[in-house]
Amino acid sequence: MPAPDTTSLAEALRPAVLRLARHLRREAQRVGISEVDWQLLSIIYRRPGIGVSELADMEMIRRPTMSAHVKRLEAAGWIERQPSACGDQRRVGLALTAAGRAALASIRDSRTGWLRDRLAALDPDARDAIAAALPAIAALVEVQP
Amino acid sequence: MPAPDTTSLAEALRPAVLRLARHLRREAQRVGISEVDWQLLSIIYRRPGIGVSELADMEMIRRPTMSAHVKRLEAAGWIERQPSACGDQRRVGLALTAAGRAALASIRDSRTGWLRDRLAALDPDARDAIAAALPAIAALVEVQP
DNA sequence: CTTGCATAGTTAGAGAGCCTAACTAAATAC
DNA sequence: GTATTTAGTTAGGCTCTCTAACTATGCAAG
Repeated sequence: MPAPDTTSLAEALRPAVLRLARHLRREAQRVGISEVDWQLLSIIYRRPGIGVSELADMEMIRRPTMSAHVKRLEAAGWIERQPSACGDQRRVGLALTAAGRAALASIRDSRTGWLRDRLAALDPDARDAIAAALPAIAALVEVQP
Repeated sequence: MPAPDTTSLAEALRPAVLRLARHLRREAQRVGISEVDWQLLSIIYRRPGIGVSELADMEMIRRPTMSAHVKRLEAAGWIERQPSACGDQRRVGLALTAAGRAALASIRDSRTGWLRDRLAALDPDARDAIAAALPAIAALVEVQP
């Protein structure tokens, strides 16, 4: 292939990504909400009435896993299950509670955080390189046949 | 684009990284050895006699966590503790066993894997973008004040 | 309308991976 | 010779993820 050796690229990318993920998790714990929870609250905020399976598909996580997340968020009082809008009794419609909206807003403020500071500390060139690579990184995990 | 907003860059990078990490972990499980274990075996192979604390520092995880990893790798028969080379009775010197070397070799072969295929499926430009961003991503998690 | 399959979601059980707090034991410093 | 530092372990807990097996609803075809 004309491209750089994909094997070595993979071998270099793998540890870098996992190490960064480790730090992000640590940081999230410091802030008090996990990345997954934050992400889910954001999605439910944007798409009230969404169901468990749809969420699972969006995040590419198995349904029982997502079911547990939803249960936890509900127990925390951040989301609630509404009767299915479309009449399908199997589906649940998820929506933020007032507390959930408040949590989302307050977290958004307090979430400036570690990653932003680290990014800000980089050379502008390095930051641009990351920005340029983001679509490609996202494409790696895109669903496909 | 000269100085992309670091906050939005952080908000975009975070989910991308965590999602990719999720996939990598899943894939590692399919292959039969976790990324952490593979990484540790590689490091110990390159630096026999290394200690638990050094490993923990290199991977930027806490010592008890690393202690547990080491214990597990030892139980699997992949590494062994040698009497400290330098006479310091507190330190352990870790080294691969014959089985560990064999495992490393066999895994290296069977590890062509998901990530490499995904990278290979990208446009060359996208791959180049990731390669260009790698140093910056690594720098994000570099130790420093 | 019943039989049978598909879909939405849950429960149960497991395992990886990370953490902090508190400990032992050896080295070092005063 | 006590006091501090360093290497490593133990204990206990949390989060995130998975698979397998289940319930209950919807739907379609005979």
